[in-house]
Amino acid sequence: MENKLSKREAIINAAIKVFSTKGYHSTRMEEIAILAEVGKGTIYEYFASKLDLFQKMLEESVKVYFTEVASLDDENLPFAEKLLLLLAGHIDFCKEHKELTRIVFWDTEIIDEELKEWSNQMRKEKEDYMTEIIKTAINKGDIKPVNPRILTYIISGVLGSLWAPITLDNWEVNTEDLAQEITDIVIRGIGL
Amino acid sequence: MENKLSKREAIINAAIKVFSTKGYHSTRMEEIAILAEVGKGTIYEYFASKLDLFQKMLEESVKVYFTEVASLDDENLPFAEKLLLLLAGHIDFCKEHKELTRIVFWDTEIIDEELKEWSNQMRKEKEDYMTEIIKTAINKGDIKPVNPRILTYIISGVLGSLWAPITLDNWEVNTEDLAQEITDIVIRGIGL
Amino acid sequence: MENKLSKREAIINAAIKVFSTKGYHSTRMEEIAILAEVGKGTIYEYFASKLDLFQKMLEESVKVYFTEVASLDDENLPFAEKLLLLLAGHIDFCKEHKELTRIVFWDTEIIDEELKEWSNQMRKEKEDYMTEIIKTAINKGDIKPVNPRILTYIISGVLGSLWAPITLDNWEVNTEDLAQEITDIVIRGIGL
Amino acid sequence: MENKLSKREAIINAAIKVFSTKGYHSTRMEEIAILAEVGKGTIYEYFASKLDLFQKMLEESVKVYFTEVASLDDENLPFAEKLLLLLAGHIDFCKEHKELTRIVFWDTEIIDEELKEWSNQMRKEKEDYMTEIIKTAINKGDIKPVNPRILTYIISGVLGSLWAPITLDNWEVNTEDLAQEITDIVIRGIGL
DNA sequence: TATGAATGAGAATTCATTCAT
DNA sequence: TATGAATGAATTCTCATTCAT
Repeated sequence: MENKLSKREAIINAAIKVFSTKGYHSTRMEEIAILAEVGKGTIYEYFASKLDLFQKMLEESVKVYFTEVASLDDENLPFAEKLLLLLAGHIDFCKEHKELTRIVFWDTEIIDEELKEWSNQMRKEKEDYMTEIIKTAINKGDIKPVNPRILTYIISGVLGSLWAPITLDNWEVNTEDLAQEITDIVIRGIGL
Repeated sequence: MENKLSKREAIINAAIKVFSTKGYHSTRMEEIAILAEVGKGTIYEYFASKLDLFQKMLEESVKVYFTEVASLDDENLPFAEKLLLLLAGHIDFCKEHKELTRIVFWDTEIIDEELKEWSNQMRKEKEDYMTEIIKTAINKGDIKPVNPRILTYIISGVLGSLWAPITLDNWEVNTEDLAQEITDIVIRGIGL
Repeated sequence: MENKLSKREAIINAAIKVFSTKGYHSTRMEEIAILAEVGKGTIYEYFASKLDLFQKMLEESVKVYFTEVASLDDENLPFAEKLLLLLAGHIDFCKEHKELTRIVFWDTEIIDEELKEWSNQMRKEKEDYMTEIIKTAINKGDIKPVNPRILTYIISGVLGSLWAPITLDNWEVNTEDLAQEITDIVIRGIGL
Repeated sequence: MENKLSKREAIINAAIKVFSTKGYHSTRMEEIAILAEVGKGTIYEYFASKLDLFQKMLEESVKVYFTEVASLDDENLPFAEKLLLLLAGHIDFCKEHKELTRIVFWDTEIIDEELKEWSNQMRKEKEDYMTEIIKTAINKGDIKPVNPRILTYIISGVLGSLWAPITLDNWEVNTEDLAQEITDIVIRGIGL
């Protein structure tokens, strides 16, 4: 039992590494098998197909993201604090799990209609979740009564655009400072 | 002459449609040929390989984007106006060229090392271009002395995140209003 | 008419060059067209297909060989003289038409069943022709009563084996000397 | 182990048959697969490409030839005896391995620059080996002081020219007699 | 349960040939 | 008659998946 679990984990971890580095189509099952130190056939004991492995890996990655990046709705904090926490969590996650972030936030390779749907659905859920928080903040008189949807796009946009410089350019940045600066701009604006 | 041009164009246009819908790897050359109403072999009269076709299509798409979305540096406008123009141009482009936008803004599929490099380079150029405009605005006392790089990520983030709702969800939105609302938030902030 | 003939010749000459250098399968019709300075379609005005062009070229090459290498049966010479003439003619031909020799003497690439038959037939004719000459020489008491067929293989063998060093290694040899030395060995033997 | 070897061997044997019958270019990988009773993909488990399979087959065929046709330099025999042995070995080989002989002795189809080089190199080695034996024989006073290179061409010429009648015409000949007759002619000459 | 040799469907690409001009 | 742009049949090779061990 324990063995089985650890094999499954080894495969998922290998999958994250290879898929996020090479993309879905350029990844060979054999490469994952080698990296996971299992036989090629063993992968099929745990996953039905390459697509299934990719999906399972995606799901688990998203789970890890949501576990690590602080959940915001259960905290009774002012919006600025929540935003700061979200940004800091996201930036740390980017720095620690460079490969994973690509998959969770950026991968748009079109593989399968169903997966596309799932991916799109996940995006909408994230947006809805964020929009709800914003609405609450507006209702509580925490922030101006801006269009919640538009603010959602601004925030998720920043989260997305940070991945490239941190991962690809190896931008070494202090998490707290960056989160604070972004929050400041969003809260106070750039106008004089 | 006209014939030759229109054949090449037909292929490029078909390529934009199919590549942006299915992604690089799931696209079959035959499908492009059928959509372009040419023989499979004809594609190879104009493009050396599948990768070459993809690259050429990418380059032309980027060119179209930069031509259509108003160039900002030659205008002697206040930053808020420039931002408004950029957003309006981008939103209109998204609405008119849904497939193209996906390619210009979102495709990060890993296909080829050289292409990855080119894609990354393009991103950096866009960022540098935006950063320069911001620096000028700060120097002119147009906006607060924020970190130009961070503001760049906020702006390019919004541009990127608008693609999905407009294209995938068919968000029917008034360009002027959306551009204005985003600009307002960025200039004035969301804080009370 | 004259034009047509010279175009046909240009194509045949180009075909000899390209086919003998690259072999049948690695030769592209376009290459022949370019070398012959005609359009690709023009070749098909004179030859039915690639195979037809190859066959016609082969036939003409063989004709040239037999025209240039002295015909032996009409000469009333002793066998040693005939052999000397044959060898000298063959060596000169090898030196002057390196590409052609390859085709006439060495090319065995299997292209087509019919062509294989034709090629084999041609070989047998050459052998029979040689065997007849040998028989006559034996009857006239010119040479020992050896097995004519075996002597044929020895002589055609030498002719064949000279092509490689002359063409591939650029063996610069004096025709008369080489022909004489070979004749001496064949006539007198190598034994003491 | 045994299985693996026999699978590789089955492919090589099928390759010999098909390549020698149809030539390199007219041979389809699938045909080899069918004859070897393996799947198309299996060939690629053992050989990197069609060219690689051809090369490996060539190398092994040459090895078989040199193993079966008696090695001459370790024998302290008079030259006539050596020649007799060589001829007898060669004739037997031709009779037993008709397809193989074609490949070892006659195939000059132009496939690949590197292969051409290899093939030419092999020819030169064979010539050098023969030339050395001849030089030794001359030094030992075994035979007349003829030009060793020219004698080499005569001998390798006969070897080559025997292939066609034996293989293509199914010439049924007694090995000993043929070898003896050729040797006699070479040693004693045909002159009276 | 674990394996990896064997498989064959599927895709990119080539190039002889055609045919409208 | 001469042309070369257009074509698609044909071929090699890849790699996810299977299954006997």
